[in-house]
Amino acid sequence: MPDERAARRVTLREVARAAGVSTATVTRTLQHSPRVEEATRDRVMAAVKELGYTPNPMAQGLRDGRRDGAVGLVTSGFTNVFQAGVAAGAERELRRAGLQMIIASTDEDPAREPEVVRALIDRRVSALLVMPDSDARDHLTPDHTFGTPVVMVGRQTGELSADLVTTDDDAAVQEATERLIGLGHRRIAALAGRSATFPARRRLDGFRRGLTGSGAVEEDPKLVVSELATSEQARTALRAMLRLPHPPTAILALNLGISTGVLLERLAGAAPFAFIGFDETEVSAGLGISAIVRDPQDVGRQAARLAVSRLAEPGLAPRVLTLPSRLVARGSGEIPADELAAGTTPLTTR
Amino acid sequence: MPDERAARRVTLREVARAAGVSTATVTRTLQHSPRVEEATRDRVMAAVKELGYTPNPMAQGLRDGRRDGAVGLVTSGFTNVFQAGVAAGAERELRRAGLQMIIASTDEDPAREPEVVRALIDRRVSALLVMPDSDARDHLTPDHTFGTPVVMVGRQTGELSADLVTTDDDAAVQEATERLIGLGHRRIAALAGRSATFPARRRLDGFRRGLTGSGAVEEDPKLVVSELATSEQARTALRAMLRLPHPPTAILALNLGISTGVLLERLAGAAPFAFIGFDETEVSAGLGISAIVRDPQDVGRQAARLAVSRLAEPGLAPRVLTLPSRLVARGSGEIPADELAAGTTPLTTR
DNA sequence: CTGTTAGCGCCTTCAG
DNA sequence: CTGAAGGCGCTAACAG
Repeated sequence: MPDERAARRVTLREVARAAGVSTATVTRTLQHSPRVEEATRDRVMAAVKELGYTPNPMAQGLRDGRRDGAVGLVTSGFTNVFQAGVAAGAERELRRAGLQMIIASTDEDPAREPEVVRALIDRRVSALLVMPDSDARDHLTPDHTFGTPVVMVGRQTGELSADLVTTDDDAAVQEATERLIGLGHRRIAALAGRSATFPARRRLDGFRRGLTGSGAVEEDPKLVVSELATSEQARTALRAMLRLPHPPTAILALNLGISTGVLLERLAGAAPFAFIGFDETEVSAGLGISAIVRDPQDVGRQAARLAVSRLAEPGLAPRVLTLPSRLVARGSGEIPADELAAGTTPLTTR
Repeated sequence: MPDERAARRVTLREVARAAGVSTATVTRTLQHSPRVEEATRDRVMAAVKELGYTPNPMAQGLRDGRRDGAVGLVTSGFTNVFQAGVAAGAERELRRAGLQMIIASTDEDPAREPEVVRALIDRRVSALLVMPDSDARDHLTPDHTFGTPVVMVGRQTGELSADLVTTDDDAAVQEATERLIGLGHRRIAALAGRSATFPARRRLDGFRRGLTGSGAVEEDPKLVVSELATSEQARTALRAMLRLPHPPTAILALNLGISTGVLLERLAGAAPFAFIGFDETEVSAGLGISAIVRDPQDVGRQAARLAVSRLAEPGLAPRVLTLPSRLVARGSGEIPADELAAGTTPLTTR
């Protein structure tokens, strides 16, 4: 009967002995060094396969100082569909590069980010991908990261010497706003998340630029609500707005949770309005909800790419990569203002 | 100007020198060994803090053979809401135990599982959490895992000496079926996923037990469809069923993707039917869709617990943990058969 | 109570 | 083309 307890694994030395060579030769063979005779190489490879040898990454890492062979990903939680997508894209790309991904969550608590980053840095991860909620960044300065390459996802880096991947949410929101204005809407509401987060501020900026740029509409403070942390809060805010003397005819939801709240309110039979969401799910897409969408997997992939390239070439200057946020028309956002007046709005599309 | 390139980190020896002691004493201090004089300890701790020392996990890992300080999680993809939840729960629990989580995806391709597991094992992870699609398990035998503790999530282990965490899906589906029968339904349809996956088979089993157990209803092959891989396929299958001479009056969707398809078809104005889904989203819950739900975070947490406990005590016998799947009544599943006949079904709840 | 020593598995000079 | 040797950072005997 095989012993099922912690089996010790084959070491380089054992391979060397089995092949009748020195450990140095085994190493050279494994690294495809040209300075190894054909016959020797064959003997070594045979021994490697025979014994099922795999190098011990910890020994390797110890040897050449840095390099844990894993990249850390800091997220605020996988429950977030966007971040889950980023993680998936990053993992795939890292795997292709022979790296593994250590994932660490702040559990939606921005204050926890420093300790989470710290744990990863202390572990000597090869690089760090950070998808942050907050703007804090003291813990990401070089003297805290010990030179570990950092890629920020979705947030300004300020003077940080880190790479950055973002989506151009502001431009997309601006475009969506202009589109609604073009359809005759004059009372357009924006529902946003916590303004402590960078994306919320950025998207609201886009909204305001869309309004002022048009010249035709000026902002009504009653139609802009932020600090919406749950879909339930979004529903409540929306209901209140729709009861205003001059209710909005179009709603812009600036994140997925809020979009969900608006969607539910809409399906529950709220007064009709044009609606553009942000990010989407299979259900919202299937229901014909227009939305500003991004490709989370691609964001993750690109972030991983940046990290990998910096691993290979540490001297690179910080890079910024801006990926598209696109407005996808599915019906709910293309309802002209006058149709609403006429009361012919379908609640859902077929 | 600070050098932003790979800063070498403080080592144990440097701390020892700064504190005027030997490295052994520093180690002892750090491990809270009682055999250290108060004054010495203070000096050491001061030096540690002063220099910002953190142990190098790779050196530690190398020293005591096994132990990478990280647990691997094999998933088929985070896009899967359930698996994302499991990952979140596991990560939190592992973090509490001072472990990190390396996540590796098979990208929905069961055939890839062996290589993914292999990469993790070769990395010498401390333990492995596996959420598999398929039944394959050759790659999880002790001679492939070298004694690394394995916890399976959601699948039978067969004779494998691994721990297991599952939810009792079959019982819940059986209960749901009986509930529908109790409401007068006699034509109940079940839509299931790929029968190559264990959960799909298990849930169908529950359905059949529910039917036969009642004695009142016998299975109609036309009302059981499996191999549904996308929500779109589910919609198509559902549409076909509703066009049968004797269409079903109740639908059981046996996974989230299928539930989504049924939900969309329902919202698009399909003929009315009682509906119970499996797993849920904020939207489906908000729309009053009854469903069999599980607590993915708890599943992850328990799996992590098992792994951690086995790390502490490797000799334990394999354990099986069955967590509940509960039927949550939200309206869509509580429609009596005769109400349908009367044509009074609301499409959504208010 | 504390210091010395050896070695975990690997890679990289430096010799031959 | 190949071997010998040292050391990455840490900890666990083994002295003292």
